Amino acid sequence: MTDAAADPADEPPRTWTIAEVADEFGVTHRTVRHYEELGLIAPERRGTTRVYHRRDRTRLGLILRGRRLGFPLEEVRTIIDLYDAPRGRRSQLEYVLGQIGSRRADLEQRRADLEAALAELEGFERRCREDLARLG
Amino acid sequence: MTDAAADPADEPPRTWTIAEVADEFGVTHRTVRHYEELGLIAPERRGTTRVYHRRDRTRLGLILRGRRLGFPLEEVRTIIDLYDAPRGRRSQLEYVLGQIGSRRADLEQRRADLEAALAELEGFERRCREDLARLG
DNA sequence: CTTTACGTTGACGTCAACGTCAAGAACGTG
DNA sequence: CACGTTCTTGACGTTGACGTCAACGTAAAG
Repeated sequence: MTDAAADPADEPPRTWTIAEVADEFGVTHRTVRHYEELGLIAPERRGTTRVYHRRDRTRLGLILRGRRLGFPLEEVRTIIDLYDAPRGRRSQLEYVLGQIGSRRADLEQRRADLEAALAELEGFERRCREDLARLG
Repeated sequence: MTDAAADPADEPPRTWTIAEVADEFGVTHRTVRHYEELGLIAPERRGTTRVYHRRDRTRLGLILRGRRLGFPLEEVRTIIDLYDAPRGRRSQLEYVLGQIGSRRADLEQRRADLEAALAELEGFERRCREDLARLG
């Protein structure tokens, strides 16, 4: 096991191996490496071995949520990169805000589709339950 | 053009060619044929030519919405086939209701992911706007 | 009656998102 | 220190969702 006990002063922040993050997020190490190949995450290297920090886990969570939502990984990258984009200058901030707008529109379209699908499904369920009731 | 005028009595219900449905839904004819290969739609044949009815257009709409939501086409098929499944007998109805339950759970998971993503994005947008205001 | 437009069936190509070996290197453990 | 476990880098395989091309039929238009 990885030492989870002993938390007195300020120890170095915890890190994870590739097997640990893969397990934790329910994916294979190949998937994690694939995301790295695409530049979605960039774990530290100690010698040749990958070392994952909290930041990497955060990004991995965002990636997998994007995947569950059906976004292609390239699009996922533009989204999460957005959160790290430089925004010190006004022009940069305005660019980021523009991107945010596009992403929001996209997400809201999806939400509309989703609500429509759910509404249909629920209507159908109701009719089925009525039929079932009629069958006594 | 396809004759859109002259609508006096009860003419035969309107039909469409593959080019028309493809155009209308913004996909290629190859895509439409692909969905037919997978058994997602089954247009009538007049000789060798495909003839699309309202039913086919309805299904195509469901397919494309499923696609926008990121569902694999095989899963889309199980969903739209559900709407046509036999439910005359109690056992059939109960099976259908079970399937509906699974689909609903899936959609609601997606909705949760979607709401989370939107909430994050909106929080980020707010912070960006504050930064912009500070830059006066 | 040839042209032009649209339709058809294969069949192979492609791209994304990984899976699946193979063949080592590094590391704790008996 | 040998051994099994976990890590590494290739590199090729696979599946889904089409794109693309060839080769051909058909039907209205000039």
